[in-house]
Amino acid sequence: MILLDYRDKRPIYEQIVDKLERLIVGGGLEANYKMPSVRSLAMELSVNPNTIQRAYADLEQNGYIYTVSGRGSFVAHECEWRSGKLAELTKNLEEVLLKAKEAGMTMEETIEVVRKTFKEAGDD
Amino acid sequence: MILLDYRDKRPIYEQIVDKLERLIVGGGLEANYKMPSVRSLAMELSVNPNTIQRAYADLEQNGYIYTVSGRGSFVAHECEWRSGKLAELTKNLEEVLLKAKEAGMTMEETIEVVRKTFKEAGDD
Amino acid sequence: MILLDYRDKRPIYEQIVDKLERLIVGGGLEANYKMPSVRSLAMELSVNPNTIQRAYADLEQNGYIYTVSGRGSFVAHECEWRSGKLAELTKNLEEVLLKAKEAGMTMEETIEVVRKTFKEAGDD
Amino acid sequence: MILLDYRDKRPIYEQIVDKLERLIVGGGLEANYKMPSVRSLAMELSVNPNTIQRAYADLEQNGYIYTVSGRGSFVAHECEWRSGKLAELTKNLEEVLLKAKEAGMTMEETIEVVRKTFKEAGDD
DNA sequence: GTGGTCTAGACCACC
DNA sequence: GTGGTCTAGACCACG
Repeated sequence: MILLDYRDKRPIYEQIVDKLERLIVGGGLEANYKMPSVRSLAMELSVNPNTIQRAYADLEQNGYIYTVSGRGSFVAHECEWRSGKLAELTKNLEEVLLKAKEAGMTMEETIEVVRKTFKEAGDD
Repeated sequence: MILLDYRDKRPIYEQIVDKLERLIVGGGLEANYKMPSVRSLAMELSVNPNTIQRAYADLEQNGYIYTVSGRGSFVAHECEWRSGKLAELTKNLEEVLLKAKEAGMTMEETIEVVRKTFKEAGDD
Repeated sequence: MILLDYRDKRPIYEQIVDKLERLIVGGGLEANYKMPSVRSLAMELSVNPNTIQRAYADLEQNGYIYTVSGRGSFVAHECEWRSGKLAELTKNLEEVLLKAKEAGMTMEETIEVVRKTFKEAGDD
Repeated sequence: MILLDYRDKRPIYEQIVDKLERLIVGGGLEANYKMPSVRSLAMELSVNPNTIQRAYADLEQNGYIYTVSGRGSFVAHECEWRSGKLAELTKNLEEVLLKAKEAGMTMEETIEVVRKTFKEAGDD
């Protein structure tokens, strides 16, 4: 289930993209699984269909789903997005690390945060 | 000096805040150093004074500078922002790490990225 | 409704913040109540929309309301601002009390003022 | 001695007024004591003479000092300002108390703050 | 000259 | 329609 947070500063469509991306990446949705239709998901979340359309467009753009005209949207194969996703994450990580370093965090402190975070997340 | 990127999606004032914050945090500016005046920085960057004012207001709000009406703005003592900044950075880091973990990165891979990033950054 | 006092030395946006804060704190507005839009309140008070925006930004910064771009601003839950507000008030009170003590008011006289003020205010 | 806080948001002249007022009210300066000249106090505090002039004008306006052209300024008799000062303080106190009441503080809690503040101040 | 406030009017993204 | 950002230009208090 997708829960929207209306107090989140990010636009709704971005939250939806984020949630669906996590579902796909996390293995919650298998390859070729049929996504709910734009209209049905819009009804379910009580948002404007345009918003869902925009979210699906973003997901397709980044290779997470593919759309067949008149049939619907489907989850893409892992190979379609795997490498791109890892590159993006590594880039994000590097950015945050550089900021941390600039602010005076040492490599040891940082690695400690990594260990703690992975440990606490466990089998989240 | 500060370079603005007009292709950047972020608002101009946010880019300015970011740049100045890095200068202060990175130690490029000492405590009580006098910041350029709102008007002069606006001229230098070819933006409206209101935009600089907004940036300075943000910096003051977060404790990086203090402002004296009629005299100018000055960088604050480190103790004013140190703890808040570290907490913010740790939070950012944890968020990115959780996403990385969800996408299948292992702790070892992640720590390797940390080592590599700190090494390459050197004494940037 | 809100009445502006143009003879007041304080800036307009501050008067607006003050009035709205009292409405929220005093219980006149429930959590998640939708605030008037920036433009409509600007019309109603005959001030520039930027002035209202500034007031709303202050209220959001202090946790009294939350804003969703494209949807409007809403009053926050009490827990968002309760503790901060009480701390602020206690600080204000202490400052005034110290001045009163310096000027020669005794504790008994001061407590008498408190009793009188609370009594007269009644269930205002 | 007067110490100026350049990080204080209030204008300099107001800080000076405040400090001198406390000195007079607190009994640090006796009636008819000769205040330092505008120019000498300006030198001592390293501020513009206009600033001191403005401060002295405010003090005279509120009855704390009186000025004899060509001879200087002198501390007024207590009877000149006593009642006005008490009225002002009581008004300030009532304002803060009303805000506290609006925010939900009870009379008992408020009186407790009064007791605590007077106790801690002791013979400050 | 400095920051603080306000107005008028504009464009943008989102819904 | 909503808020978010930006510009241009104005006036004020302060030092």
